[in-house]
Amino acid sequence: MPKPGPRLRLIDVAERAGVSLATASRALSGREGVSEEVASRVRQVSKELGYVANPYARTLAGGTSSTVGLVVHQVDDPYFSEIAGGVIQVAAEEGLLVQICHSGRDPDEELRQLRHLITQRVGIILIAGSGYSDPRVEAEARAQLSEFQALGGRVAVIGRHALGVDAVLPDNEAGGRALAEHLLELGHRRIAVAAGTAGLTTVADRLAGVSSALRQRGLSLDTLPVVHGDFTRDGGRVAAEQILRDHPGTTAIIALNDAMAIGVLSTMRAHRIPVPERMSVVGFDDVSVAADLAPSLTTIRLPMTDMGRMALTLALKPRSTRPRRRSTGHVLVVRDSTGPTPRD
Amino acid sequence: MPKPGPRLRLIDVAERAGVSLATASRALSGREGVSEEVASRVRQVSKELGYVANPYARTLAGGTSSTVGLVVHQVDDPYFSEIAGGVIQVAAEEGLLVQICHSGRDPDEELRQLRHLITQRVGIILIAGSGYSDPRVEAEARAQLSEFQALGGRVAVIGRHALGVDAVLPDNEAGGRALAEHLLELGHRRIAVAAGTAGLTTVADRLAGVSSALRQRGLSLDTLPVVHGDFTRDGGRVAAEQILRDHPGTTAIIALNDAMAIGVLSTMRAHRIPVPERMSVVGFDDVSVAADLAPSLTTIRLPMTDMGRMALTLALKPRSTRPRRRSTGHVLVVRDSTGPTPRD
DNA sequence: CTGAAAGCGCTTACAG
DNA sequence: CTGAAAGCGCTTACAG
Repeated sequence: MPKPGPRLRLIDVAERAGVSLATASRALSGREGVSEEVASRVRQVSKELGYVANPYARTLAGGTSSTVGLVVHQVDDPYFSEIAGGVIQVAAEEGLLVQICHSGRDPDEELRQLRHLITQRVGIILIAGSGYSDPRVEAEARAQLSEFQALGGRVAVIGRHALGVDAVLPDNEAGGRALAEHLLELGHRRIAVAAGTAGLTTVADRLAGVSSALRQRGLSLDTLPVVHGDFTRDGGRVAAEQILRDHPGTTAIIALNDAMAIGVLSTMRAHRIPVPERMSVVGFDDVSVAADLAPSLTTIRLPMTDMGRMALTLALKPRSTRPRRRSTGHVLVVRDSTGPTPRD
Repeated sequence: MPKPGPRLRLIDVAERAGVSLATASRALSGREGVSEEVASRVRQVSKELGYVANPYARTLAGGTSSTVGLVVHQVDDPYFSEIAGGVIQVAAEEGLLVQICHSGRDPDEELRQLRHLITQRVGIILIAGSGYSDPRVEAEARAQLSEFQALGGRVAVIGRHALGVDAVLPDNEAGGRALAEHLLELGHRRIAVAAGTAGLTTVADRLAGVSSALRQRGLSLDTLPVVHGDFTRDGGRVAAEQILRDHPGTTAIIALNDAMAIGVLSTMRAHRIPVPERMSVVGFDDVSVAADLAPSLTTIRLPMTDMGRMALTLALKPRSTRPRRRSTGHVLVVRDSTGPTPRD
C-alpha cells in the first residue's frame, strides 16, 4: 500500500514521470491535449507514489471547489440523517467534502446558511427538506441560487419545487392519496390530520393528496379537522391532544410525517387508547424505527438514502438547459397501526 | 445586512482601510503586532463590506486547514447523528467545515478514512465510536494520529481510550453497573446480555460494569449467557432469538446499546412475550426514540449532542502536554420496559 | 501534444 | 508597528 507522506506534490509526480507540471496536471485531471501514452505514464507514477492533490490549491487555482454544502432542516432527525448518509456515500466515491448546515426550519436561518456557503465558495449546494409557502422566502433563495449558478456553482434540491433547479421530488401528493385511500377502504370516515407547520410546501402537497382521495369518495377535506403543529414528535403530541379534545369521534389520524406519527402514538398510549382497535394512525417517510414502534407504523416509504444519492448525482452532471426532475416513487407500507373502523 | 458579493478579497478590505495586505491579514486573524487602533478600523471595514476570507487560500498559505474530519461508525445511526449534530453546531459557531466519513465498524476501513483525511490536509480529526480490542488496529491508528499531530493537526476522540489523544469518555462501565444493579434490585437473577461485537472496547467496558455489579452480589458474569452480535437492531434480534432458544428461563435482557434493545423488543413482540411482565429489557445510550418505543425503554442516558460539542471544543484548544479526558456522566432512565421478576 | 509563466487569495518571515 | 515580497500547490491561458 502506498504511503503518501504528507508533502508529496504534483511537481514531484511530474519530475518522476519526466514531464512538466502542466502536463502532469492535465493528465491527472483527464483533460484533453495529452497523448494517451504520456497520460497513462503520469497516472501510473501518481498511483505508485500515492499522490493525492491538495484540494485547497486545486480550488484556489481552478475556481471550482470540491466541497458540497448540504442544507437540512434538522441534522439529527432520521429523515435528514438518512438523506445525509446517501449524500456522504456519493461524496466519498467522488472524493468530495461534505459540509452540513442546519436551518432548524427557520427560513431566515436557511437564507443565512445559503449565503454563507456561497461566500465560502463551495462548488455544490444541496438543499433537503420542504420549501416554504411564503413566496418572499422562496424568491430570495431562488435569487441566491441563480447567482451562485451563474458563477459556476451546481445546485440540486430534495423536496422543493419552486427553486428552478434540479430537483429530487418525493411523491408527496401521491403518498398522501395512498394513505387516505387506505383508511377509507378500511371504513374510516372520521379522519383527522396532524399536519406540520402551515407554511411548508410538503405539508400542502401531502394534504392535497389526502384531499384528492377524499374527493373521489364524495368527501371533502374541509369538513375534517386539520391541526397544524411542528413537524416533529412534540408537534404530533400537541396535535393529537387537540384532536382528542375537540374531535372525540375521530377513528383515524393521518400524521404527515413519521416524527409526528410517533408523537401521536405516544399520546394514544398516554390516554390508553388502543391502536388500531380504537384509533388507526398513519405516518409518512418510513424512517427506520417506524417498523419498531408498537404498534409498528403504517406509513409511506420514501427512499431517503437514495434521494441523497440522487441529488448529489444530479448536481454532478453538467448543467442542463432546463431543470431536471426526478420523482422518487413511493410505497404504502401497511403495518399494525391501522385497522378497520371500530363499530360501537 | 451586508451583501458580500462573491469576489471581495482581503486586498479590497486593506485598500478601503488604508493599510497594506499584511496588516489587514494580521488585524483580522487577531495576530500580534498591530496597533489596536488600526486593527479595529480594519475589522470595522471588513464587517461593513461583509468580507469573508477564502478558506482555500487561507489554508494553502497558512498550512492550517479549517476543515474538521469526523469519522463515525455509522452515519445514519441516531447515536452518531446526534453526536454529529453537536459537532456541526460548534463548527458552525467557529466557521469550520465538517467532513463526515463512515467506517461501517470496519477497522481497516477506518484506517483508510483516517489516511484519507490526513492526506486531504484537514486541520482537525474527530473519531467517534468504540475502539477495537485488537491492539494492531489501535496501534496503527495511534501511529497515524501522532504523525498527524506532529504536523500540527489536532485530534479528539469520543469513546476511545487507547489512542493517546484528547478524549470524551462516556461512562460505559458505570452505566453498565447501574443497569445491572437496577435489574438486581428488581429481583432478577436469570439475566442475559445481548452484547455487540466482541472486538469492541465499548462492549467490553459496559460488560465490565455489569460484571462488577454482579460480583458485588456474589454473582458472576461467567455463569450468565452473553450473546455477541452486531451492535445494531438486527444484531439485537439475532441475539434475542438465541437467548430465548438456549436460555428459556431468562427474565431480563441487558442490551448493550439502544439499537440492540430495539431489536430485542421487536423479537419479544414477535414471540408475544410481554415486556416487562415476562421479560425486562434495558438498553444503553438513550437515543431519542427510546422514550417512544412500546414499552418505553429503560436505558442509560448519554449526552450525545454534548459529547460532539465537547470533542470539537477540546480539539480547538491548544494542545496540552498530556491528553485531556472528559467524562460524560450518565443517568439511569427508568421507563416501562423493566419491572419486578415474574413469579411463576 | 507539451512547457514556461502567470495567477488564484491568502499568510508569514524578512526588512525597516 | 507596518509594508514589500515570497511562497503555499495547483490550473489554465498563452506560446510553441
